[in-house]
Amino acid sequence: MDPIQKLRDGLNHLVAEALKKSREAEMLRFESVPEYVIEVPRDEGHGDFSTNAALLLARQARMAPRQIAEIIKTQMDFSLVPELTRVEIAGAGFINFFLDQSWLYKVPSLVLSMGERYGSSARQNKKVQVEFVSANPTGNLHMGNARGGAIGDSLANALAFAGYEVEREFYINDAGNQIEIFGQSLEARYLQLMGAKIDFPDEGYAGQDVVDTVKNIIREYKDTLLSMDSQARQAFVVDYALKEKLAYIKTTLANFGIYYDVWFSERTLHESGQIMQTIDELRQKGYIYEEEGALWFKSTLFGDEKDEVVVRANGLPTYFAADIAYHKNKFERGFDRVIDVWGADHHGHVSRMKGALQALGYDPDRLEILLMQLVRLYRGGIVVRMSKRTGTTVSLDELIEEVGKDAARFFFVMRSADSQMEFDLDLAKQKNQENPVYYVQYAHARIQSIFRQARAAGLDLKTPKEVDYTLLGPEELQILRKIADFPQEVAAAARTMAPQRIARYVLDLAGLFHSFYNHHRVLNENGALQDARLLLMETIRITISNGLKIIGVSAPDQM
RNA sequence: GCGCCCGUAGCUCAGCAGGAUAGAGCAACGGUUUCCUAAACCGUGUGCCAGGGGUUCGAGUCCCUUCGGGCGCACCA
Repeated sequence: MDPIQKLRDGLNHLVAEALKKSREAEMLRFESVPEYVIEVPRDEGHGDFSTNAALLLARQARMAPRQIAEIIKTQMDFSLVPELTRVEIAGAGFINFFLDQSWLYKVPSLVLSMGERYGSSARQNKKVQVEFVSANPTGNLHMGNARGGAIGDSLANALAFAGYEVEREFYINDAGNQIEIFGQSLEARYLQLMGAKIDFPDEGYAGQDVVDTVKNIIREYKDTLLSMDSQARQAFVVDYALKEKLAYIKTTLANFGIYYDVWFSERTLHESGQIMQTIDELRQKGYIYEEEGALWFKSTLFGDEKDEVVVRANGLPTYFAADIAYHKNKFERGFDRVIDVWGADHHGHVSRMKGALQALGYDPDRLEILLMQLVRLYRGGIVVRMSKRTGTTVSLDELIEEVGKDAARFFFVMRSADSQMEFDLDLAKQKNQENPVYYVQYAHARIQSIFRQARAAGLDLKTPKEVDYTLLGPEELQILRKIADFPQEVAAAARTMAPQRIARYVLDLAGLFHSFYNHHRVLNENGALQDARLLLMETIRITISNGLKIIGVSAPDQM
């Protein structure tokens, strides 16, 4: 059993018991026990742990929070938590717990015994699906896809660490209107390159990558497509292009450290009839009406601004119709939670998607949509404009080429999804401590360097039981305190869908390490102190490595 | 016009489930250092948390409103 968790549970129990006794003795009056928390205060002077129970009771008990805290304190049974040395009432009515510092001595043994699993929580028996990137297979991956990839994958990692059973999914938009246009564009380019004088479709994909794909087709199939009828030719080129683009997407995302469990094809929803079945279901439930030859979903019933077309007058379902069927399909697969990571330009889609789920009888809160704002790239202090037309856009593969996978992922995850971010390409490439990725990775490499030295000197890492922890000073204990909090931090990142917290955490921990390193020696200290510090180093190393793993950044042994 | 997100130090951003004196990195300024386990270290913040109003014992955090920036409001996806 995790001794740190046991300690937290113990304090929780202690407070619960004290509340119960206070109520029974009629010292405090309240109906329901508030949802107080046992948390680590920001300021070390406020104890090892703290609770806001008294503050939350103020209203119900009709008493000043500090007075409530005093009463709770008198009813506490200290023997429930042997490490507890002192309880203080402070501030507006916080109850602060001071522990014997020996509780921190249990941290290294816990971290070493859990190893790569340190920071993870017990299984929750809940399935969650994270769908992210889902880029159109008609072009290159752009910065929006890159940010979505970094955030989605890290969130999935955090959820897995927090005890969820996680599935990653990529939705392939390989059907519908845009694929029609894609086919027309490819065909037009083919015919043009074969010498025909024909116009390029107005709404077509004018990018260079379409031309490149067509050149590949020509290299392989020469003029054999000329003899086909247009329909067959379009089907052929689309098929070829989708295969090529998907291979590109798969490879690029793999280079970005992202691997999916499921690649879900939109086309299968069309071909299996699931889309029309879903619309029928909605129709039977009274949420569909016909107007001007099209079928509309009454999304205004669910707070949307206007109703939405699901089947066009030409009989073809819209993207929205496919998306409803897709999300129905997701829930039929038994996920407790479904998370979509979308670009902010899709936010208008959120309320009607949830509305459609509600109409189908699903709890719309089981679908959580993480919206992320735009990314602006900077190079040399000026914005790198993104324009699909001119081809000056930086694609994900180019970004990885330029700054590397680790820097790219760290930078994207470092910022919270709901604010626009600036990506400084120059900073991401720097190999010094100003670069946050470098700073964290370097902490790991530095520790490994210490171990290389230690091994060269014939030193072995002692087991946690063999080490004298009383030799550790305040800085070392502060580091252990930080490390003890890692599982809570991972859980919070998963709960609030905020992987940037992990990036922040590893930066903080690396900072504590570097500062310690600059003031103290690990090797060449007297034997017992050296042993204790080596063990501390390994504890830090494992935690940084696990944190970096969640955000998809490597933990190098040397740099 | 309507809707969503954002507005925190000179810059880039944190701020965890309303809670304790609002933080970090960079830049700036001042000082120390050139030891080796790797390219130094220590210190210094004067912020109307965009403005205003409200809820609360308590608001950067919640509600209303004004201003500013971004995005969206197709029988596109």
